[in-house]
Amino acid sequence: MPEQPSLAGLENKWSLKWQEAGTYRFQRPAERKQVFAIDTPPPTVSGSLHVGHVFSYTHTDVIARYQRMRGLAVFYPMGWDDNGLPTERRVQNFYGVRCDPSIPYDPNFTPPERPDAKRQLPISRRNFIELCQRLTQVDEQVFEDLWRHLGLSVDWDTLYATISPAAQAVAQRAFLRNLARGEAYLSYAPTLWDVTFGTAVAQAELEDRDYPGFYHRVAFHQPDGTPVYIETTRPELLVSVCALIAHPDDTRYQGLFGSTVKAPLFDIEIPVLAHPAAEPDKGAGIAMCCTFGDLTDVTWWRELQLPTRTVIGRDGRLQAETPDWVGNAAAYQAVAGKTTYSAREAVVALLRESGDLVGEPTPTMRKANFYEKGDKPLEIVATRQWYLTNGGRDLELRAALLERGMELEFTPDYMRHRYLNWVEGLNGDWLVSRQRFFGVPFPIWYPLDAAGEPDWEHPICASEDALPVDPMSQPAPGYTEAERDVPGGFTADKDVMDTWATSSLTPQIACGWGVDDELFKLTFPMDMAPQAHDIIRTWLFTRVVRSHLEHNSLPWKHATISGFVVDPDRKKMSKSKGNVVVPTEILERFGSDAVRWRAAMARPGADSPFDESQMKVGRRLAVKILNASKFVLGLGATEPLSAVSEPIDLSLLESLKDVVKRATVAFEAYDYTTALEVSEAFFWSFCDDYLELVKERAYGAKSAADPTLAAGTSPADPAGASARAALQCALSILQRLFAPFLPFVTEEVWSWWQTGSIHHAPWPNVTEISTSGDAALLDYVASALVTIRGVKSEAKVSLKTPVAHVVFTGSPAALAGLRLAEPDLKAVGTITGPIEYVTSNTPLTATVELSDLG
RNA sequence: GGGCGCAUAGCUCAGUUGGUUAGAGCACCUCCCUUACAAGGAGGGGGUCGUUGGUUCAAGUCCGACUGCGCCCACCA
Repeated sequence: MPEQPSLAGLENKWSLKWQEAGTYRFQRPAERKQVFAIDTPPPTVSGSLHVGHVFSYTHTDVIARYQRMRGLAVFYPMGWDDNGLPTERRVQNFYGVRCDPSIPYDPNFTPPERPDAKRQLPISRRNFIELCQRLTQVDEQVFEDLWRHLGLSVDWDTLYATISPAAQAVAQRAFLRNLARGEAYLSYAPTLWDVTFGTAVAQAELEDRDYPGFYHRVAFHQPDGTPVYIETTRPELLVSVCALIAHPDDTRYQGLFGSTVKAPLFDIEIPVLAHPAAEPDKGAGIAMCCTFGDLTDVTWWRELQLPTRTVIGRDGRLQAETPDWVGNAAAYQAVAGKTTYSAREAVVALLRESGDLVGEPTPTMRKANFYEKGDKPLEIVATRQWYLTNGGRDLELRAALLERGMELEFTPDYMRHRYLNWVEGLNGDWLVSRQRFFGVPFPIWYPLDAAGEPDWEHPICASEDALPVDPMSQPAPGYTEAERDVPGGFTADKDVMDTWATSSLTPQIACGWGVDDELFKLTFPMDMAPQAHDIIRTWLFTRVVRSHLEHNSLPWKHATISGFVVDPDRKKMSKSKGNVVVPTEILERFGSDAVRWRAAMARPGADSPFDESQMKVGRRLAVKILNASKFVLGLGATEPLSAVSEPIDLSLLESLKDVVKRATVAFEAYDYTTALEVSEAFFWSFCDDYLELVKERAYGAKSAADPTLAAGTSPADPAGASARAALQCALSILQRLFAPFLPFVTEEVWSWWQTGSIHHAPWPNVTEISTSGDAALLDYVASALVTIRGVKSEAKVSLKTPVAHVVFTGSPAALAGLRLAEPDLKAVGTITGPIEYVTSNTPLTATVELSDLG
């Protein structure tokens, strides 16, 4: 035990020892029920961690440590989500490169010394992927260091990465099985398309944002020349117009249904049709349906079987050639090849010229769909994509997935609504293919016919035992590399899976699905799925889908949902707002235990404002644990619990039983906050009242005339032994109660007097406390103590000031309690004069007379 | 438009199945160098529990309505 205990350096000291000792290594037990398995969220390593991550990962770790102390083998892996677009984007910016699949691989490639993010150097797909791998390794080391410093008790031997060959094999295997069961399919259909990234995106990745625009009132013309006015914010889509659509009950337009009108400028004849999705009070009440301006257009296009008149390409520009449905080719040349923005300007100019623009465009703020990582509104483009069934189109599957939502336990329970809400609102299957590079390839090739056209209907699948495969570099089964991309040969599916398509399989990846049957049986379905509430619709939902389809079960029993750390104004932290708090600095300043304490004070699911002053409180608790331990352990040799004989000591242990009970009940309900609160409340009164009260008695023989005599060695000191035994019992239990929250300081103080890690010590149990006493006793004494202190404080004198005379008034029970503790009370209250006891039926009061005032 | 959550001290939050005088921490004020702890300790002030109607002997707690804030989803001609 050090002379001057300190928190400094505890993180490094103990994280290193834990690593050396393999303290958190998963030891396979015999049975599933001896395991507690956690599906840790794999952080996106291309992003930076903020204090919100630190909080939510701490929440998980606190539960993990509790379960470990309960004697379970905790399966607590960490993963890195390193595949996907975020990594690509980071690599592009970091190295100043971009992927151009048409460029051949350069084995001697070195990235530019001075990256120019504006003029990115085009490099081959393979060089690009190599850079992704190089950078993620650097990022992952930073993350691991932070997690170790924070004291996460993960088993680093079970680390996985979503781009690793093993994870790729799982993702490909699951996909092939989905395909074989008809749950995965290829479809040519309108898809939400990000023109910046050149990829399709899924419904779950959408975000709506305000987007400034203009309403344009535009005239269409009936055959006799009578105008029909519509309003549109996207006049450039006039070239894609397929119909005008109004509500069937709208009397203004009922006469037009079935007739045709002509679009201005481009000379396109279109029908006027009725559809209930048209809203009479929006715009002119009659809408221009284009392929495709928004998702309502897609509905109309599908349900009214309208022609496909797509002109916006994957690059976000209008196609160069004049479409065959456009009657006026000259007009089209004004927009050909332009971006939607320039095309809009050109069309407006032409409309103004032709007189078909009525009035001036009026500014409006509209909502538009954006890819959550993109900065241009999404277009809708018809493309061929892979889909996975998710209940978006199949009502039976949807009902089954809603049922899974009811089966899953949520903490807090109301978070279930987010899940149900999302599943009920799905409007299509899950689009899993992305036209990107750094991801898991589809294990798929297509035969080429004599004309060199792919046969999309008959994909060639990799065999499961060959996974992972890269169809771009490995030939299709039954073909040679020479037959790649030649008529009669084969071609690779060039897409990669969306990140979520892989991370939806984290339980399978972590638990060794298909590669380690023993592990899988011991860990799957897992126990706990911790995450924040923003990814219920993505990560939580997609894992339920994959597990339901593959295993016909939930992937885990219980989902625990953390809130966000928001800034002091309760705004979500984001880079663009510049209000992100970097965790490393906070951890450095306050220490990991203090930050963890603050994290644990944020209840499950509740957003929590960041406040530095709160960190200090956690630090104070950690210091207090250090000092209280030093005091108790400094009293001398260990006393047996049977030495506790004084009523006041028995009273302490009695109320500690209740604390243990309540903390355990709270933990079982995943309510770590309450577990911490009850333990902490007890600990402070333990230090402030009990410890002060019995201090003199506990010194016992040590404070006697012979200072060489160690405490507890004097046979004539049963009262002192009683105090020391109670203090030691309480200390052991308190250290363990705090261990899940403050792993560093508790390990430190545990090491002063116990063997082995506190993190494998048994969770406190009431049966440990074999004594029994009257819990109320200590309350009476404490309140008497508070009164005496109050009088001294009021008189502005030192607490050492002697008390000449005290009169306690209260119930017989209270007075009896005080009598039992009279020697302790006299010592701590420096009561030198007489004590009187007056029985009454009022609450306990004390009249105190200080000696130097009298 | 649909759903969810929140509203208690200046701030952050507790407040079990309704039951004495509504609690804690931070902040603030006063005091105390006391041999576990001054990066400490002791004491104190501060709230008509968002508004409103109801149920009840009794409402911060239960029910209805309203207001405000936050989040999720949908729509965005």
